[in-house]
Amino acid sequence: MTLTNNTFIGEYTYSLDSKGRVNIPSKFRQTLSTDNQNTFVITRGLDSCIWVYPLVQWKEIEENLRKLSSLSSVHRAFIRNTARYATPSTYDKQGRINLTPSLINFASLKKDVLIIGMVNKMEIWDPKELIKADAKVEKINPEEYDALSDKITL
Amino acid sequence: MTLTNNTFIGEYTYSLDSKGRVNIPSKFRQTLSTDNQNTFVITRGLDSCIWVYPLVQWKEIEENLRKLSSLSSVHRAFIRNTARYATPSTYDKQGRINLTPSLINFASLKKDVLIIGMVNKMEIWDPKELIKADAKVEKINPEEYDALSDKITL
DNA sequence: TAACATTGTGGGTAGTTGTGGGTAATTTTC
DNA sequence: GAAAATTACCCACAACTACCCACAATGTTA
Repeated sequence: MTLTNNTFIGEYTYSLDSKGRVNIPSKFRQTLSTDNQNTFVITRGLDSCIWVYPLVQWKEIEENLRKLSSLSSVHRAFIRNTARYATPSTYDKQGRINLTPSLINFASLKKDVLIIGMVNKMEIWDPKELIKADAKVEKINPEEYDALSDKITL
Repeated sequence: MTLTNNTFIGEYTYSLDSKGRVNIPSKFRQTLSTDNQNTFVITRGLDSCIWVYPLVQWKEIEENLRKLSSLSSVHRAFIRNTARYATPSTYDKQGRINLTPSLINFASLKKDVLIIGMVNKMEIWDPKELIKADAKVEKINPEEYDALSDKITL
């Protein structure tokens, strides 16, 4: 069953092997449009996880980055951190992509990893790091969530 | 007799089999419009039950999530917690969908399950959990119900 | 009331998916 | 320029899943 193309939801557990490879969930691969050429762009997330964009989605982000003014120091820092660690990675016949040692280290990945669909991208987490991040979220002011309820109906 | 499309009311008892499959009530399947492609999206409910959305209904939620910016940590957390537990599930020739072990566990489902129509979605409950939830509702302040009367006419 | 259709439940099988490792090609290092 | 290290590509296999068929129970029609 194919939902909208290039759309990812759900949570999966996979293992990172000794060569730095992780499987991309079969459901995620199936939703990819062909113009992605079986390729993702991996980079640092804003939380301690790896962000994985389908190639075409990444290209849109590049376009947006291009529009940001380099006069603002916040913009410069943002562009730098987004672009700097980004690496394209094509999945092999078995559906696995290669992660770079730098990104594996950044996300504190061990053997077991969690892959989470984030609609337009996916996140790769170490399970323990995600629990930590979840704990922080619980401390968020409920009013901030209430503000969201104007934008979204579940 | 079909009322409005993609609308679910009523309560049904079904059994969850050893492979994690549950039947979707035939009446619910009949009300589905064809653009759902025989597919639902199942996810965690806000109570301890599973929410089952028809595909088109879920897509609306997804579109809203897509508009949220990943620069905001509140938005990220919200997207993550909404998308993370969601899984598309197409029903088979016999009208059954697959539930994931994670969701079965979340809703404490045993063999017998209750499926309840919730107008735009359905809920899957363990009968005992529903009794517990009902008990809590009785303790709700009548004023909270009064507040609702502004929004809905019975 | 008998024949038929629909619905809910169980299980078998063929194909798919996740994971490990091997080998050849390519790049790096000295 | 040769050896070492790294990377890309291929094969193998176990576990799982989707798909199919069977059948009993219930409801419907003639």
